[in-house]
Amino acid sequence: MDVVTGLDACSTMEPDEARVAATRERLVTAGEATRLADLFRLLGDPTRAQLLYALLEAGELCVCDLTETVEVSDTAVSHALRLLRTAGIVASRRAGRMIYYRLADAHVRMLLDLSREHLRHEIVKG
Amino acid sequence: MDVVTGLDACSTMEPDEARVAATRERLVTAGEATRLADLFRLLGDPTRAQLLYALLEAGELCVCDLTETVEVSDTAVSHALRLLRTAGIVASRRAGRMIYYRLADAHVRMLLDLSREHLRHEIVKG
DNA sequence: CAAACTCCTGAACAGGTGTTCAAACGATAA
DNA sequence: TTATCGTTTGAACACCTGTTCAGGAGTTTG
Repeated sequence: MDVVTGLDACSTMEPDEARVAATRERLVTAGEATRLADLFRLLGDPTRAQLLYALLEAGELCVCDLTETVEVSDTAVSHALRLLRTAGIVASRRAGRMIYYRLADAHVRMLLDLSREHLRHEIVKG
Repeated sequence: MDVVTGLDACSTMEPDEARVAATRERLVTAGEATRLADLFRLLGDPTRAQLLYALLEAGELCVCDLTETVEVSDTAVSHALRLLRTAGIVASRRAGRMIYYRLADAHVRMLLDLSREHLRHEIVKG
């Protein structure tokens, strides 16, 4: 649409048009941005975040352990885990009648670690 | 609440209780998890993600440039930028009658970069 | 001054999201 | 087999969220 034909608004400025055009090439596409937003949105819930950080520390936990760690019902935990599992963020393993969950991706591990660092530095800055 | 008194559910298993307790100490608190989720939720919207990645590449852009880059109304962009500005993720600078936005935090820059890498590796893996 | 331009704000509406509830699945134990 | 445990599922509900719309700041130009 406008990504190709555009450049009609802001017609009073020429110096920045080149920069906008150059940015578009290196830019993530709308589709990529949507998928990135999907990833972030999955981490953007208190329950899911707590689950993920619990798994980051413990390595592997069953649902009942996770339900104890986070303060929500087992049903809510299960729903949360389903979203994370479908997205490939966590993986599960059955042992008897319990199911153990773990983080499935090294990048996500780094992401969680980096974000926690960001938060704690922010607090220092006040 | 249960974080202190708990340990009553899952009473049939003793071996994992120690691990759960140990995890709780190193774990992010519920408050930290909420703040981390707040951060992720802010990145978890296609419009805001596109804006942030545009700023990641361009360094600094005014609202009209951002409106051109992303395919939404200037009003939606303004609303999105307000959330990001309030959270300290972007910073603004006035020059004449336009306002230039930029990423305000190095950690967020790394976060965006790492996430983009994650996505592109995921695609490779299929 | 008024007009044009860039950007912001508030209210309102449609759509998505997380929780709870009731029920059911698969696996072990009696 | 039946009972119980651990976990999952689907529907229903209240809640939050992002967009649009109409209007208004603040700034430069005529």
